[in-house]
Amino acid sequence: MIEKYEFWKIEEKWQSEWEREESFVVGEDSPRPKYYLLEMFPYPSGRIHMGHVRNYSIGDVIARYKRMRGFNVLHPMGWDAFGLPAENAAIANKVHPARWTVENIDYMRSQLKKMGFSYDWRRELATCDADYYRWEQLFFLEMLRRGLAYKRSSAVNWCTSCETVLANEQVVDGVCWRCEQQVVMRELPQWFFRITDYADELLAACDDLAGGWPDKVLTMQRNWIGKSIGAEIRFPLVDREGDLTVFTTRQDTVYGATFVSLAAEHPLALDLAEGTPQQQAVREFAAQVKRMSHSRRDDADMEKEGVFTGSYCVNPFTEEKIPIYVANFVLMEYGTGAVMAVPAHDQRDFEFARKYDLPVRPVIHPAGATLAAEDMTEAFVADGVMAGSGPFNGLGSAEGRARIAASLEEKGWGKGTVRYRLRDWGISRQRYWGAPIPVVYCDRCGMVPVPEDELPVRLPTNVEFTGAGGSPLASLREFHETACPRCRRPARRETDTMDTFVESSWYFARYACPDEDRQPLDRERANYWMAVDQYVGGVEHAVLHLLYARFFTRVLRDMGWLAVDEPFSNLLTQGMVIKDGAKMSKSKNNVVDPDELIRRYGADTARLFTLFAAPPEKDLDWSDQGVEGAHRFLNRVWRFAMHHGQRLSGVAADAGAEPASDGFRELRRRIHWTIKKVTDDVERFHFNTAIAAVMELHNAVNALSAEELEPDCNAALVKAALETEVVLLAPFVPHVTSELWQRLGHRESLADVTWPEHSEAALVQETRLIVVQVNGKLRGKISVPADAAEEDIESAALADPKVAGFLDGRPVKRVIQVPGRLVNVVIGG
RNA sequence: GCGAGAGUGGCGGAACUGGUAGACGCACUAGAUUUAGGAUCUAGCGGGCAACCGUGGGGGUUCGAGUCCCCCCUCUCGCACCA
Repeated sequence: MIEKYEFWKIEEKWQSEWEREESFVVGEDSPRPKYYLLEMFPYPSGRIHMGHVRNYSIGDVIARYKRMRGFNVLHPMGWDAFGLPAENAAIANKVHPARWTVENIDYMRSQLKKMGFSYDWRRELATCDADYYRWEQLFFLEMLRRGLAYKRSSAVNWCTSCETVLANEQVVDGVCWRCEQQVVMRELPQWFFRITDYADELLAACDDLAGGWPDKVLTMQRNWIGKSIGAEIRFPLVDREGDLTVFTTRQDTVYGATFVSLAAEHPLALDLAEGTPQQQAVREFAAQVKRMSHSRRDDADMEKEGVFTGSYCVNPFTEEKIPIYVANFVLMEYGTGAVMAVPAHDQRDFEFARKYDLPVRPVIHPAGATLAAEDMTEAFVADGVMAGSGPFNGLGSAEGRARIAASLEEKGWGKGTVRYRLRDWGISRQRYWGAPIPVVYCDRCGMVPVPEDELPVRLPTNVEFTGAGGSPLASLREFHETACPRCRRPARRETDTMDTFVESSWYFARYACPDEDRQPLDRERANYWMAVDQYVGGVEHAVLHLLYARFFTRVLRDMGWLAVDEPFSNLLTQGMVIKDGAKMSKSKNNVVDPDELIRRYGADTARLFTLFAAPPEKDLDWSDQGVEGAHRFLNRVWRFAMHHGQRLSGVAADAGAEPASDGFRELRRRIHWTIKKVTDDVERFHFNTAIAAVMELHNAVNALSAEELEPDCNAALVKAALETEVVLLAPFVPHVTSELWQRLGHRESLADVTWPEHSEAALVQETRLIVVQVNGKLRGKISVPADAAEEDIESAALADPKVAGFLDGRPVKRVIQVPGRLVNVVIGG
């Protein structure tokens, strides 16, 4: 009687074994090449969900595989531990965020351990520890010195009920996601990181990441940075001093500019209307536009409206006096907040011009055609040939843009310029549970950085959570009342904390040396491990986290802490976990609890199913029956290995053994084919097909008949098949395979076994199956010696009775052969 | 609207550079075992009685198309007044 597959015992045994032996603790002194595998660290929300199980199972396969391939693998785990949910929990449940967070971490750590992931737990870190964020405060001070951190007033989403700033994504349909109160725009002083200084480098380096990162993510990053090459043109004002500067990418259309549009927030908008009959109308219109939230204004379907300011400016190229409007679709944040309107060649301007009866003047014609304003039903936005443009007539748009930019500089009317959509990163949060920004405000000295030897600025713990809104730090006197580091007079501490994306912008480097207590990073160790060779995580961070991390890595490089430009050489973005057609979520009531899954089937089954059901980058459709199937497979492997393992206990595996029959030759070929297939598939992250290949091997061995399994008949080969199956499955289901490996008589830990290599010679077949087609349709199959000549294969194909029946005596026009695979006989009629 | 990706059995999904479509798993059917259920094992499993037809639809290239080209439809994701 064979022992049952008692996964709960096996999994607990090996988890304690790995912990006791510190199997996955790594150092920097290995002769092996380094490999840094990282999964995005979790927010300690309470318990892990299936998305984590999937993310970390994928990562663990790669980590364990690379280890078996002879790499010195760094595979760390930690906690993205600052953030708003902890504060909400504090308000709702009267638990301190610190306690809530620590308890969650403890529980989630135990869950991850139950999954058997191969982490070096010695390197675990939590970003809410002062030992972590103190170094972030140090970076902040250095950035302040370098002008990379600065404070300015800016318009932000503000919830009047929660009394806090909301990120754009926390504003849903113009109202607060939490209390559904109307969100207003408000000017507030905010801290920023000057990410725009790195815009060009971040954009250019996207090309270097191609191949290692999904195109989709790179496209999103490029779009987000949004580089546009164009020009700034000054339009002198009529009847008063000064001018309006516009930004355009279509300076080739400047002769067609028949008015200028301003954003409602433009400093001159109200000014220009002052004293004109339009004054009242402009005031009302601007106020109305400003009242609208960002999300409302971002709606492209919104009707384009505007109002005349009563003032004019001059198009320097045509010397024509043109009206200035305030328009609701012009954004202050982009360009200069003023645009030259060319109705003939911009769809928005076209609609606006038709609505307010402004002139449409085509100055770019499609090749071989001439546009007439009165015939146009939409703007002609493509490049073409310039006309009505004085000395530039006849030029193509591209050349025209270059010539006009040059002309602008020559005449002093403007200049060619480059703009980015990317804006500086606002990192101020009016919240408690985050890293304090280490500056002090003194009436006499102004803003004073906290001296480095006074770091960390610790987050106080004796805080009340009333839910009344506003940061608790702002009302905690013992925190914000301090002495000015410079003049020692009473001063006020900054009460804003940093965006939690700052912590996740450098944690990957800190894993290299989490115990370093004199400086943020031990350069030697950080340089040894960085960059991350493979990063695995959800695509939802395609822009935010990944862009911030790329920026911060460059900042740390420029400050001398890191030697790399890019933090993540390769990126794998996994799909979502779907059940009943929707993403798993509490609100959809379709969540599967990992604890329950582990309890019923074990971690190996959970891992196997998530890896087998879909390739990593695609969404995974959850199926309870699929889980059963994965579990059944492990049971089959267990019973099979236990049965034959006992029977063949004295036999040494030999995958190179000379086969005793054709059947064994085929088995040997199968073993080597499977090694090759699984290796190739794991290398390209096709875990589902890798697992399928092992299943095929299992089915093949299982199909051997009783007499073929006699101990004296190629037992070494059968044993090799068995062991190959166990070794190839090791990265996917480490517990059950470790147990079987041990029971097959091995003392060496399976995690340290060298990954097998296939033998090309063993793949060679003595006979080959050739597919025979007649006119491209499958008509027969023949078996020929592997070294048969083409003529012999052709005659064998023609002689095949099935094939001959289709030939029906008609003349053969042509015969096409794909060596070793296929013969296609082409006949007429 | 723009950009990217995807449409293959009842389901999840295979098919490297054009060359046996549906690997592997799930579900299902029949049988064996079992007091029964579960588990396990064996066989079958795209459609059609057949010739044949089948990879969203329609054209095309080719000896041969899921794979390449053109047009169209649907879905998913991202961006979206960016001047």
